Amino acid sequence: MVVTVDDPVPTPATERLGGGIAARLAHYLQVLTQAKKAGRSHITSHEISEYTHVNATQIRRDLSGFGTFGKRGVGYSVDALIGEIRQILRTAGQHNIVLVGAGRLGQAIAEADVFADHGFSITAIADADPAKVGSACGPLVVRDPDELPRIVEEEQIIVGVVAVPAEAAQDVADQLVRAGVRIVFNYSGALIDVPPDVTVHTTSPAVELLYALYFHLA
Amino acid sequence: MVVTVDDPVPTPATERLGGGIAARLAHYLQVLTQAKKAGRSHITSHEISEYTHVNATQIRRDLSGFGTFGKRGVGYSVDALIGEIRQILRTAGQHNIVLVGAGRLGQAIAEADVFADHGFSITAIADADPAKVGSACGPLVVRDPDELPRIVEEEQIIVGVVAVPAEAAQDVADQLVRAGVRIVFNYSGALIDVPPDVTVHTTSPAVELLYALYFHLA
DNA sequence: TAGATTGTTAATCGATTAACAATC
DNA sequence: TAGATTGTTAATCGATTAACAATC
Repeated sequence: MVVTVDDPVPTPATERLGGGIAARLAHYLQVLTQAKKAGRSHITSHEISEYTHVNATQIRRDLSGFGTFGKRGVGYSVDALIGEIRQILRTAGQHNIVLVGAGRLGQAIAEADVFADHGFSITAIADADPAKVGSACGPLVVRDPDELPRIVEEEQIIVGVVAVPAEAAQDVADQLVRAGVRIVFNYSGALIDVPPDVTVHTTSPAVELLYALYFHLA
Repeated sequence: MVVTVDDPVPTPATERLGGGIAARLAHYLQVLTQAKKAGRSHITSHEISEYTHVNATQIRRDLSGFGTFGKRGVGYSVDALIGEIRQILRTAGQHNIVLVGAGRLGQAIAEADVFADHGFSITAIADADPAKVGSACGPLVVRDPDELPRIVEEEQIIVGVVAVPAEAAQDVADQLVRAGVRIVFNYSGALIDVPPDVTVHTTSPAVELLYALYFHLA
């Protein structure tokens, strides 16, 4: 049986995306969120390109695969595009995350709205230092790491953030994995080993700096 | 004239690298630096692949383009490979950087050794808050932003780090650009506009989190 | 209408992957 | 020798780029 009727939606949104396009869409979403905060109502593919360093034609092609979101001569509606990409990435809902490490880095992460902007809510903060347990960290109270399994289950937490010195990072990651976390977000530079069904993402600002410096020097 | 003599070095290291390979090499360097800290003497392409999420064959191909660095059946010497990649990226030297923002985030960055590991030294910290100017931040004293032009010139600074809230980010970036900085490293989530000869790198941890979550949910 | 920007095509380039000989 | 891992090839896939018609 051959169906020759034209499909109005080029790529069905039900298929799993490739790694490249998923990463780029997340990046566009970050720029759009910031543009909205800055009071922008519309944005062009060239502007998104400036902020993401992704080719403007690539951006238009990425988006047009899911529908006709832009207006020729005008650009894209910031609000509408945020909604579309959230649907594509299935990240429209709210997600609870737990943070381990109530030092300066942990406090900085807790008070930043990087995560909140995308529907991630820091539900709990834990620290191995008994002197810190019980003290306030913003609107939250610092908990004992022993409570992690209960917290993760009760709050249905998928993501754990590691904000401790490199020496303690592996131990904290192990605790988080035992507690049931599926994605570990590592702010310590350390290399972390986890079981194959858990994903680690390590932020490495120095990597981008090395990269930028290479092109400045070369 | 046709030269048929075999060239022992496939790709001369004097040519400018493409963006893809330069970014990957910087990433390998970060992993190698951490592996060295963890006391590892050798590492295989598969291990680097685990930590970077870059295909192991791709890693071997990237490296073999510059020489024969590995030992078959063994892997790569961590120390030797760090030296080789530093030479390829021309980042073997020491670079001074200036940080603006002495809040919790700025303090966390200043006390972290992410940058120090790669030869970046935070030479000065500035903050617009008069109450903070003059106070100690680690081994440094917080300076007034008005001093930035002099500091940048005296210390031959190329990189400026923005560690202030989103609302103040553009102003701080403008100050840094006026002071002569060529690369702006933006830790506030805000979108920053700079002249075309200046590069901005914005860290966006939430982007990676959205990406990881997509593959977890899909 | 004129200017701007999207949506889309086609052609090129680089990345990915599997496979395997070389060799430690 | 046996096992492991590199270096390298070839084939496929996705990204990039230029160009331009469509249309706001």
